[in-house]
Amino acid sequence: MSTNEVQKPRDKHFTTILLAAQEEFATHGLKGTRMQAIADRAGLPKANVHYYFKNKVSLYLAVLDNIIARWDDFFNDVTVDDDPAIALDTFIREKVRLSFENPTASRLFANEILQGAPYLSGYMSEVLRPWVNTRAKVIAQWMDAGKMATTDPILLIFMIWATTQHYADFQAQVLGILNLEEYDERLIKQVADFTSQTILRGCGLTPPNNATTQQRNR
Amino acid sequence: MSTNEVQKPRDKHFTTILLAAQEEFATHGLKGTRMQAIADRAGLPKANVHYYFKNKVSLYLAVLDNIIARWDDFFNDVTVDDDPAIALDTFIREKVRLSFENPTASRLFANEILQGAPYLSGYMSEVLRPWVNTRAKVIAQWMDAGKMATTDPILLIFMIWATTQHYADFQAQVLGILNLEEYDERLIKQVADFTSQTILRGCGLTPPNNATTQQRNR
DNA sequence: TCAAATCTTGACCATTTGGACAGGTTTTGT
DNA sequence: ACAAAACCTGTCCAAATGGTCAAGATTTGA
Repeated sequence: MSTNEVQKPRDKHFTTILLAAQEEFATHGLKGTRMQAIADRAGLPKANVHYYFKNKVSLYLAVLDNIIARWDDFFNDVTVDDDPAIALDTFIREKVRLSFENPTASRLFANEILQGAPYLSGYMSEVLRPWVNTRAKVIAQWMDAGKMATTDPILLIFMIWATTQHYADFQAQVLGILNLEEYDERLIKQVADFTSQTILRGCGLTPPNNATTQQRNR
Repeated sequence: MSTNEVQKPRDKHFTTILLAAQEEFATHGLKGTRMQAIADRAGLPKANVHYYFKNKVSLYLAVLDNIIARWDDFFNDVTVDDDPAIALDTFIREKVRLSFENPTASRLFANEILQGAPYLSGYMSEVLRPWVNTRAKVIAQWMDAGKMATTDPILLIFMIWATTQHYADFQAQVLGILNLEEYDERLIKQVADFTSQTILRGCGLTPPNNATTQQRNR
């Protein structure tokens, strides 16, 4: 599941190709992506791309590999003793930031899942499921301690993923509806505030006071 | 943007192809889908598919056309005089149901948006944006009337879309994490209850009492 | 310095893919 | 009954696509 290409500092092209491929795969999926398109985007002849990556699938795997690591970091070292309001608020805000600042990664992931996660089923059951289960356990402890309303912790995690990644995956729709050309700081802040406040309140928590007064669009 | 094929009752094949194409496009996107795959799924020779649809793009458009209509129906005829708790609860539950029962439609839509909505930019600005804006206006009136907490109505709509469609678009991930083979009634109910309760509470509303006691997974 | 290792690339190839089409079959209207 | 319209499909083709290769350029290490 990991690449066997050497990591010599010489091949800056390696990174260039990886980046270009990420972009292409994120918008067109595995089947839909053309090697020529990746080569063009990387500014290299197609044959050179094949020098670094044996074939399309191995390049796809390399891209996935390269992205997956830093995904839900921020929520890793959370414990029962933490304040759920602060922990969840931080988690949500970090996810929102990531979604706006690195949408390609999210889209690539979305594309893979849409196709039934054929190349991520291993990662799903061996990495993601345990991760979710341990996080859910902490949340459940908060609930048992009466620190927040009792609901399903796993569905709560799904909700946070869904709402935050929505702004990366459905960027075209969001921009179209808001009639904007591109995302701006104001919107990021607004989304972060709204999402954190609404979800926390939905969990019976009082949002920490790091948000300016909530205001309506337009 | 609409098909010019005749609608004679004879061509049941027309529908068969449309269905098969919907499935293929939903998982592989426009570029990633092969006409042969559609033909195979429909159980027809490829040439027959081309008899009904001029080419791949026109078939793709026909599929989009066929799906888009019935999307956010349930929230259409809502007014200031309605009870926001009931209106939103109904909307959310209907979206959840649709997501579980007709995931392909949602996935097709997701795929199109992921690629930047190249064939839906018109729909986005001419249909969806006005729809969202009028709905948002009603929600804003509820807020002004003090019936619910004041936040951004558009972001609220995004949140409902995101959380509900998540279960269609990311089915593979959800099933993988819950370690299930397929969706079942129990989960649908659970998701509907959780989503409605959490979002309503997040808006300062009291969820209507159509939910069994909230319980945790497993 | 110079040979080995690494990198670059144009040209090429086999396969896949979207699509055309002609000739046949079935259905429809009269 | 029979011609016209609608439908079906095997066969074919040009273009696109993933991938190879050999020959040359550049870098590296001793």
